[in-house]
Amino acid sequence: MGEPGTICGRRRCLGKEYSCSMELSLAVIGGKWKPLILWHLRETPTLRFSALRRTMPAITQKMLTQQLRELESDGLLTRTVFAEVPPRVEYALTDLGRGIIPILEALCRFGKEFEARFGVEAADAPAPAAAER
Amino acid sequence: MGEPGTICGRRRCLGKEYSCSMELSLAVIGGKWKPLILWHLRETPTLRFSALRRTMPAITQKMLTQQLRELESDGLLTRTVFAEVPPRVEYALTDLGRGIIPILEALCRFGKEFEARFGVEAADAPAPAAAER
DNA sequence: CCGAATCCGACGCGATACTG
DNA sequence: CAGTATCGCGTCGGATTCGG
Repeated sequence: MGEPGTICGRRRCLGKEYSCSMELSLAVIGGKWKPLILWHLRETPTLRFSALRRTMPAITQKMLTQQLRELESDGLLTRTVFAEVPPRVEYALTDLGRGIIPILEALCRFGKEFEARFGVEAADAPAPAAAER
Repeated sequence: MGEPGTICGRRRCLGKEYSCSMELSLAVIGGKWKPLILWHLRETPTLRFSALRRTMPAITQKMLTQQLRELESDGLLTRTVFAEVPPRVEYALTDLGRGIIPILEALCRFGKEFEARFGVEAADAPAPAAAER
């Protein structure tokens, strides 16, 4: 379909198996938290662990640590440890990581288009049948 | 961070809960199969179930049916049933669904960039420690 | 302050069998 | 041909506790 090589056999890169470059990207930026992390690092040179965590109140330390490590080993961000007390760890996007930002922005725009078409409501809405019309 | 409203409280749209428009998009095109399905419908006006299945040998009927139904109820594609025998069902992208294509293409490009940077190998490679170096 | 380790529930996804 | 129904595993993600 389309360009040769766009879709082909089963491959592996950085330990991830896939059949299409697109799948690889989703393996890298997919999941519940990675897009948010990259997004929050979008316009900030560096962010330390606790600051990053404050921007995502719902995430647990375990998940934040885990996702950060994966993003690091995928080369999307750098992790700098300062051997001092109290400990300090700073995270920053790499050039490769910055390449994801336009995609996230596109996803964001599409999401808004989606909301515009189907409507949005607060997640704690009392009853989905008590407004408008 | 950035534009007001870009990241805010917990919302709901089409039954999906999220805190960011980006998450909504990932809920819609994420997962193992949806990107592939949309991709295969990219340049084809319509595809019937069996044809679609032939393009993705690894998918099971159950998953294909399930993912197609979700994409339909999210308004990304249409499902047309022909009441004849043998039965025939055709799927086609909607305008909304076509809006996803540029994002998938961007994901595809990024995936290739990724491969170029880290290298690719066949998934059935005999041993990951018997080449180069 | 920044993690690692463990336990555990939820569900995405697959294999198989059956139906109009 | 194009589905449903049932079963079960493996992984994702959350709660909690411990360590440097």
